[in-house]
Amino acid sequence: MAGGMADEKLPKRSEDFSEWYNQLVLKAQLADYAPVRGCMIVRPYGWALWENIQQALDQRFKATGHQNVAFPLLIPRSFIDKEKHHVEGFSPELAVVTIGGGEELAEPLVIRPTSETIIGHMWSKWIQSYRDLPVLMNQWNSVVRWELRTKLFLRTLEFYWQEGHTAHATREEAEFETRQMLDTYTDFAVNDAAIPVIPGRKSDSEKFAGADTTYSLEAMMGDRKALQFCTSHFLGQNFSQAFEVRYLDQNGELQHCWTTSWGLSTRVIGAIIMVHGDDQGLVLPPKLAPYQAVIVPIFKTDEEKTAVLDTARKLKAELAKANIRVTLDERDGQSPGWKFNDWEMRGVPLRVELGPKDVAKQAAVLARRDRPGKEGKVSVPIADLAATVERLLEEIQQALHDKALAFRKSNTHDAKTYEDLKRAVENGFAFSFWCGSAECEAKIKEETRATMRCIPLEQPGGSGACVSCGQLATERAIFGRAY
RNA sequence: CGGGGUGUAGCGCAGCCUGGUAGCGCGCCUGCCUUGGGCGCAGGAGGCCCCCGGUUCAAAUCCGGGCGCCCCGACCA
Repeated sequence: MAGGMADEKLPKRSEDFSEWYNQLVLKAQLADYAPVRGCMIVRPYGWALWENIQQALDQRFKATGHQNVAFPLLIPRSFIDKEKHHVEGFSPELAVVTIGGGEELAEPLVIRPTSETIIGHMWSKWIQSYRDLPVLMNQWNSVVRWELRTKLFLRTLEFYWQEGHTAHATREEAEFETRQMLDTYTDFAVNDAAIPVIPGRKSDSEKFAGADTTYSLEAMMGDRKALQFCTSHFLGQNFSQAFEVRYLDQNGELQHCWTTSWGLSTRVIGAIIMVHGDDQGLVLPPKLAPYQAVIVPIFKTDEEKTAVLDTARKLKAELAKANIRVTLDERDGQSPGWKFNDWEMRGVPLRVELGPKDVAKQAAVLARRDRPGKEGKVSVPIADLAATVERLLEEIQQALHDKALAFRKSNTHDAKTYEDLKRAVENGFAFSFWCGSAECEAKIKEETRATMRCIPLEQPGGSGACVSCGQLATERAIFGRAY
C-alpha cells in the first residue's frame, strides 16, 4: 500500500520487473505519487538517501573549485529561443506561465527545464576579462520537463538534480572540465553508489540540445536495460554566442567563452534500486544508506526487555561513536520477524539482532542484507561489534559493486553481425563496431528498439565492419534498450 | 493525440447484468496475549459509491454528458 508499512511481499523481480520496481518504491517509503500526474513526492527516507548523494557529490564539486549558486525558477520565454538547437530540443516539453497576479503576462515565463540560458544571460554581465575566468558554478534545484510517460525517480515532470555550469577562456580548458566532471561522476558511481558505469560519448541524435559533445555514464539495470546515470556536456561557444558571453583576452581582443554543463538527478536513486534491489526489497550501498545498521531487539518478558534494551542502547551509542549511521528499532507491537522484513524492504545493509541469549553471552547476531537467510548471519562478541560492522560495511560495498559488474559483463556481448546484435539487445548490451552514421543508428533503433547508448571512451582498438552497413569502422559502440 | 481499461473506506477489491438497509481483505484505534523470520483473539472507528444531468415511488446499480487515473502506441534529457 502506498502510505503504509512493508506489509506484503513484492512481485518477483524476475517475473515483473516494472511492477516490482513500482511497489518497492512505495513500500520502502522512498516516494509516493503526487496529486498531479507524473509528479513525485520524495518521502523522508528517500530524501535522506538523496541528501547522502548530494553530500558525496557536493564535496567533490567543492574540491574541484566549484561554488554553489541559486538562479530563479522562472525564465523569460525569449531566452529559450536564443539558441537554435536548444529551442528545438526543449520547446515540446516546456511548462509555461502565462498569467501572474491575475493578469496576462506581457512575456510568457517558462519554468526552467535547465538553466543554461538564464545563466548565460547573467554571465554576459559578469564576465568581461580573462581575469574573470574560469567561472565554476553549480546549483542544486529542481527542473520541469513535460514528459508524456513517467515513472517514479526515472522520469517525472519535476525532478531534483544538480546542474553545474562553467565558463572558460579556451576550448581546451572547457573540454578538460567536461571530462573532469565525467570522471568525478564515475568516481561517485563506482565508489559510492557501487554501480559500474561505462563512460562514453553520445551520438548526435542523443546529445543535449545545444551541446557540441555530450558525454554520459551508462549503467546496466537488473533487467538488462540501460540507464543514463548522468551527463556532462561540452557546449562549445553555442551559448556564449547566443548570450554574448565575451571577455577581453591578454591581447585586448574580444573572445567568446567556452562553456560546459553537467548534471546528475534523483534518477540515480532509480538506478540504485534497479541495480542492487532483490525480491526482498531495496539493497542500499553502505556509503549512501540513511541507516547503515539497524538494531532489532528481541525479548519475551519484562526482565528480558529491560536487559535487552539496555544493552541495545549501549550498542547504538557505541556504533554511533564509530561514525556508523545506526538506528534502534524500539517500536512496540511489531514482532522481530516483522521488523526483519521491514528493514530488508528498506535496504539497510546490516541488521544487528539482539536477544536474551545474545545478552547472556555478550554477543550479537549480524545479518548481511546482501546475503539473504542464514548464510549472511554471524554471531559477534559485543566487544568486537563496531570493528566488525565497519569491516562488513566495506565488504558489502565492494560486493555490491562486484556483483553488478559481473552481471553487466555476462550480459554484454561482442556482436559482430547484425543478427548477433539483434540477439544481444534482446538480453543485454551489444558492443559493436559502428560506422558513425545516423542512418545506421536510426535503422538499428527502428528494427530492434535498441538505441546507441554511447561510444565508450575506452576502446579495445582495431577496426572492423560496421554491424549495420558493413563499412569499415574504427570505433565500437554500446547498443541496448534503455529507460 | 489514437486503442484498451478503470473510478465504491487509507490501500486492494466485490456488489452493477436482474434498481430497494453499502460489503470483504489488509491497514488504523482500544484491550488482552505474544515477540529468535511478516503472532493470535475480542471489540471499535472510518463512505459525496468521481462529477453533472435524466428515467423511476426509489439509482452505487439503468440512460446521456463530462472529468480523472492506469496500460499499450506515438514522443522523450
